[in-house]
Amino acid sequence: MTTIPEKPSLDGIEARWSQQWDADGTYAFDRSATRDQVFSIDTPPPTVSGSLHVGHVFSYTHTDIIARYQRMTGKSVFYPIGWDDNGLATERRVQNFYGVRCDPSIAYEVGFEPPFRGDPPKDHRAIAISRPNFIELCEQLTAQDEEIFEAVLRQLGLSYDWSLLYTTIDDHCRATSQRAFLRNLARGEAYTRDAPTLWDVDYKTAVAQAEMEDREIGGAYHQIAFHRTDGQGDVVIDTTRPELLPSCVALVAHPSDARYQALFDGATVTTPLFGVEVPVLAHHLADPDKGTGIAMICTFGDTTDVTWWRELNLPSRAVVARDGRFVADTPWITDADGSTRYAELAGRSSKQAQKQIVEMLRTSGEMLGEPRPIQHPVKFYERGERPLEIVASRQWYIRNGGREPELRADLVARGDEITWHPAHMQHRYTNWVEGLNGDWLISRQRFFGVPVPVWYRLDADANPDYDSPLVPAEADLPIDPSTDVPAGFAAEQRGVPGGFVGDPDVMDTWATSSLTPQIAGRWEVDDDLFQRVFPMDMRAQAHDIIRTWLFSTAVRSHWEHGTAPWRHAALSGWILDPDRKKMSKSKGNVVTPATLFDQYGTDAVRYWSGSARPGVDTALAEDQMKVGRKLAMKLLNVSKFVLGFGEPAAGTEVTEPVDLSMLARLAAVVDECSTAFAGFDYARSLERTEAFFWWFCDDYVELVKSRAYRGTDTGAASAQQALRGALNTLQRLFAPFLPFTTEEVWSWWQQGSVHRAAWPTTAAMPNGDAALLDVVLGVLAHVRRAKTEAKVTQRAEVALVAITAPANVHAALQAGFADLTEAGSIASITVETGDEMGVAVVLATETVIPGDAETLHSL
RNA sequence: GGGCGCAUAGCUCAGCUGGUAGAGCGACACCCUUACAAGGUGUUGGUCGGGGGUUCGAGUCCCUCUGCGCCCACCA
Repeated sequence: MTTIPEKPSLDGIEARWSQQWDADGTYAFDRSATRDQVFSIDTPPPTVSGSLHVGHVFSYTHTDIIARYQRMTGKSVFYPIGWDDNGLATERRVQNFYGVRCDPSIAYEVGFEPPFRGDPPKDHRAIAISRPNFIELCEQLTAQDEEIFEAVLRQLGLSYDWSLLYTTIDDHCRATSQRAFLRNLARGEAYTRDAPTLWDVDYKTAVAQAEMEDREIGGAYHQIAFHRTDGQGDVVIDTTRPELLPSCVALVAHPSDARYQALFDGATVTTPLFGVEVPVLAHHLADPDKGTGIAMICTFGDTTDVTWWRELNLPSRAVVARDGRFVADTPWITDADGSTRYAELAGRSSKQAQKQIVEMLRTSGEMLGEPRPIQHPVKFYERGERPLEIVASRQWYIRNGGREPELRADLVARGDEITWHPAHMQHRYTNWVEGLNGDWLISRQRFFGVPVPVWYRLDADANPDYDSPLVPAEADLPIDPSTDVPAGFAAEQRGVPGGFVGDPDVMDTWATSSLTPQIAGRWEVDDDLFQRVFPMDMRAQAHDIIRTWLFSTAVRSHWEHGTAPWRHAALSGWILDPDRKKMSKSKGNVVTPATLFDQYGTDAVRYWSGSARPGVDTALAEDQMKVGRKLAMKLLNVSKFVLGFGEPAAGTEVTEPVDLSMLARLAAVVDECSTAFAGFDYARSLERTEAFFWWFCDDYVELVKSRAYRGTDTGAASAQQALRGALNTLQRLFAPFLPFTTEEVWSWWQQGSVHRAAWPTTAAMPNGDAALLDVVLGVLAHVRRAKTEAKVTQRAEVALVAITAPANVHAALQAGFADLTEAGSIASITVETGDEMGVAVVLATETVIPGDAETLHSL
């Protein structure tokens, strides 16, 4: 037992106790525990591409609160953390930080030094470096960022078992990710296909449906005339993308549209400017009310074009290349003028090409009127800067129900195996799964990621055989097909006819992070561990990534294990600006976690997080943190006060009805908190504990402190024992929320960590009359009010308190008389029987004038 | 267009299975009271978004309208 400080303080307790917990292994997972004694948590590995913000602090605290509660109930808590460092986010950060870009065609340079380390000047043009050099920089920078992340999360007091740390690019994660992929491949759940895909022209990679978002941007309708080949005039269409005119493959109208009926019998038109002959077709997706009711189909302007192209068996005439620029070769344009015109477009970006085409149309007179500007939603990659294009390319997919109704239904049903907190979050999951319109595209044409672990045989003409990829043995994972060689081949055979070639792509980050339960549980590496933690008890995450992380994890678990990955999903809300708008970036940069920790203390910030209901979007409220700090300070001070009485003699019992009443109320709180926590409603537990705590400090302690001071008689001992019992329970009830403060005060009088102490139960708590204190303290409130209204100190003497009360509460009042007289400095108390409760207070300093209502304070 | 959530005191929110409106913050007044002045005591403040219904009784259940937010779809 350490000594109680003269002036208790919160300063420095974070560093002190973090260090102690680390040294003691306070949060180490005990893997000897059987599955039913384990509580396993699947935590979000934060993306290491910037800094942790207040939103992380918020949601990570919620998980930690539950972890700490579970640990105190005796569970062995499996609570790992990882860093999500692979992927595009890291690449982008590396590019910006060092002023470089990756060019796989460049050779490795030994001892390469980047031109900058942070903040390259704005006019700096990124220098091209080899893929291995680029990956080295990624590894350097993420290692550096991860140290900062770890420091912040430790300061936040998250009770991770740091020995379980993983990073999504490390060997174990790459092996796990590749193993899961190969299993998917072997069972036919992963497949490769050459097809139109959403494509970001800046990052030059395919992206998945889940990573796409709409943005409202400016555009314009252009009315353009196509010419009927039968000489019967023009067909006018409306388009926002006139630059795709050279890739037009058909016109389309609704089958029932009377205006175009005559054209459905095999009529053809020629495209303006380029003179390409295309058919006029009917399809139900054409909307008669849009534009002129007839549209041009291009390969590809949008996803509807893809549908039309597929369902109407149209040719492919792509003009936008993977870098977003117009291709050079357009063999389908045979018209001489058309070819000349197109030659001017080759190599241009979409935007430039549009400008030029519009100019050409004006000149040729084939545009009717001027463009009509509109604002319309356009699809963007969520991290991208230019609209997505649709480009045909070979990609890897994992079946996720987007193309198979039965599978979709199975995955929706997996949602029923999970208990959602709050329950309505399941709708978002169901809604997303039912709205899928394609399989999960997992390959990315990027560099810092887990390689797709396959090779392809090359035929005599060096064409890859994509239908039967060569796969590595699981024991050899992780592999990199660009440097490793498939079994049965020699390194010299790479890229030569009859030899092999490695798949050039990496998998998307989600393809790895969808395996966090398998990664953390060391699936197929440590079967004993995996059996003890999987399926996990709980997944914690924010609700905005239900469609990505939560769903993709469910897909992988469905295929590999035939089960939902967890029993509970706990969804946190978002952090909003104090004005309740979504937290802006600039704001987030100002209010960093470190600033808040320094200003209010970690426990105060955790208090704010812990008071937010699960799943509820919450405003950043610094005044709540002030309240949290006040609470922590109060806990220090009241602990000091109670412990200052010293330890009562062995065998001391709580005997006074007033003390038993307080304990009875506390018991009710304990039960409520336990029930709330069992339902993952940590916020209710905090609220109840806090409400009791302030009542305890302000009312109960004030009522009994004089008696407790008295020393060693039965009444004093009863008060001291009750105070200590309540304090012990309160420190444990607060422990999940205020881990540093509670550990500090616990250390003043207890052995071991409060975070390893048992969660309070009511079994051994004495029975008392909870209502008794309501009556007694009701009287005290009147006395206080009288003094306040008389503008005298609360220590002022009271000559008489005359109580009128129903007979059935007289006993309760009597039980409190002794404490009341001392707490209120009351000379005399009288009780009369009456139907209603009434309290009259006569201050000693007042001259009592009979009939003077001013001095009587009644109910 | 489909789905979900929210609407309670000036502000932030609680009010779980229907039983006479709650907390904190703020504001105001008072008190240097020996655990705590980064404290304490008290006061003020709401026809629970509008309308209708069920019920002895509705903030709470049902219908409807309005406003706000989020997700999804559409986006020639």
